[in-house]
Amino acid sequence: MPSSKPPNSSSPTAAPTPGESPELIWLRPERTGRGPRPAHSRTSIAAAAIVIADAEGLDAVSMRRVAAALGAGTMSLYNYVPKKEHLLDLMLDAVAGEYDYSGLAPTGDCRADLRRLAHEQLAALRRHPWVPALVIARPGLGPNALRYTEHFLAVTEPSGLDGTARMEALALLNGFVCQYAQYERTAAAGPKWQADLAGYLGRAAASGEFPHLAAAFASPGPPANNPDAVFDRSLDRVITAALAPVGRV
Amino acid sequence: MPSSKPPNSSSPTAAPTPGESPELIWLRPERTGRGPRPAHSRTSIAAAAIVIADAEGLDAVSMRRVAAALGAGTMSLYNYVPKKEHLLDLMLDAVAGEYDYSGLAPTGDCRADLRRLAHEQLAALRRHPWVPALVIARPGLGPNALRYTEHFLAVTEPSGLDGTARMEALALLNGFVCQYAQYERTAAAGPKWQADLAGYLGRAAASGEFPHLAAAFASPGPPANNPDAVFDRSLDRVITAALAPVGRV
DNA sequence: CCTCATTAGGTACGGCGTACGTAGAAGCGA
DNA sequence: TCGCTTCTACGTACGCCGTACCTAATGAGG
Repeated sequence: MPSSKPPNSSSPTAAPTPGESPELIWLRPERTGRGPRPAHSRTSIAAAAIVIADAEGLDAVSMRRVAAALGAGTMSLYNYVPKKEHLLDLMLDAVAGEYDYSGLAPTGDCRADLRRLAHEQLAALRRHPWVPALVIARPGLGPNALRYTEHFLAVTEPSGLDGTARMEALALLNGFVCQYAQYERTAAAGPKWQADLAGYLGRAAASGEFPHLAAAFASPGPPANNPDAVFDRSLDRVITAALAPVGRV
Repeated sequence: MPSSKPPNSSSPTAAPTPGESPELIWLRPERTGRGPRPAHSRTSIAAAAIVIADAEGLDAVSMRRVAAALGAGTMSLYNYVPKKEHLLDLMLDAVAGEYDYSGLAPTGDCRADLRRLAHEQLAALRRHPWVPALVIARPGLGPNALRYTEHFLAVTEPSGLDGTARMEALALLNGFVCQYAQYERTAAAGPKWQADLAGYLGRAAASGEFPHLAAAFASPGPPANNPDAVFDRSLDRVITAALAPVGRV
C-alpha cells in the first residue's frame, strides 16, 4: 500500500518504467489504466499460488496450476507476472503481509519485542513451510517486506545501534528463524527418512572414526519440556548476538 | 569410508539394503561386486555436476547434462543415482569434502579455531555459489559432512558445552555463513538489478511511510576498509552467541 | 562353464516455462 | 462520436526436464 504519494506523475520522463523494463516486479506498475480491466490482481494470484504451495509443496506451483486455480488460461498469467520468479516474489511478499503488528508495537524492551516478533515469524513459516527454502535464494523487498523492515528498525531503535548494524541484526535473526523452521520441517519428515538417518549415524558412530560425534549422540541432553524450548534457547543467543554493540562483541 | 564393519552380511534377509530401499543415498552401497565394473563413480559424477553448476548455475545441472559431460547415456546415470535429489546430495557432500583440515587442527582457542573454520567455509561457498540455496533444503549428512561435524565438535570441545549445544552451535554458524555467502552473491548480481533496487528503496524512503528505513539508508555507516570486515564483524557476534553457556545467555 | 545380477543406454510420456500470434475490449485524442 | 492505440485473454507450439520401462551386453560366483 505505499501509494499515499504517487512519486511524480508530472516528471518529464513520465513513462511508468523509465528504462527498458525493471527486473523488480515491484517497480512495474500493476495497472496503467489503459485497456480492459484485468480480471485478477497480484494479491489474488499470490493467494492462489500460496494455497497450492501450502497443500502440495512448492514444486506443485506451476504457471499452469496457478492459472487453472484462478480459472484463467495459462498464458494469461504472463500479463500479470513476466516470469515465474516474479510469481515467487509475490508469494513471499504475501506471506510477509500476514504479520499482524497491532500486538507487536515497540515497548522499549528490545529483547522482548524481538522475541515476540520472531515467534510471529516462526508461526508464519510453520503455516507456509516452503518459505525458508525460497527466501534464501531471493532477497525480495516487496512492500510488505518493507513494512517488516520498518517495524524491525522501530523495535530496535532503543538498542543504540546504528542503521547498518540493525539491518545486519535483521538479517541474522531472519536467517535464524528460517533455518530453524526448515530444521523443524525436515525433522518432522517421514519416519522412514528418520529411521534411515538414525541407522546411518549409528553406523558412523560405531565405526570409531567419529569419536566426538559418537559422544555427542550418546549423551541425551536435557529433555525439552516445551516444544519451543530449543527454539527459545537459541533465539535468546541470537538476539544477544544481534544486539551486541558494534565495537567489540 | 564408514565401511569398516559391514552391518551383517549373514542376515537371513541379506539383501544389501535390509528394508526396501533406503531414501538416503549414503545407505545404498556404491557397488555390490556383481556384474560389469561401473564406468563411473559417485565422486566423478558429483565432480562433473559441480563443474556445470559452478559455470552455469544450478539450473543447468540436469541429468542429461551431467550424463553428457561424463560421456554416458542419460539413463545410465540412474544406475548410480536413483533420483536427481541424490545427485544434489552427492554434490553437496563433495563440496564438504573440499575442506583441508590440516591447517585447522584444534588449538584450544575455540573462537580462533571457529573463525578460521568459518573463513574456510566462506571460501568454499564463494567457489560454489549454488551451495547455500541448496543446503538449506537438504540436511545432507554424507561422509564428508560427517567429517566436518566431527571436526567442529573437536574444535568446540574446550567450550565446555555439551554435545547438543555444540550441534546447535554448528547449525547456527553454518546457517550464518551460508546466509552471508548468499547475500554476497545477490549483492554482486548485475548492476541493473542493483540500480532497480536502489530506485525502489529510494522511492519507498521518499514516500515518508518508512521513516526508520529512510534514516537507516541516510546514515552511511562506517566504511569497510576490508572487504571481509562486515563478515568478520557479524561472525564474531555469531560465535559469541553459539558458544554462550546454555543456562543463561 | 553356466547363471544371473548388474550395467549401458534407447525410447517415450507427461509436465514444465514461455515465445509468439490472434482476437477482442476499453481508454483517449480528434 | 469515431477510430486509434494499447491493453487483456488465451491457444498453439517448442525445447527442455525427470524418469518409467525395456533390451542387450557384460563379467563375477557357484
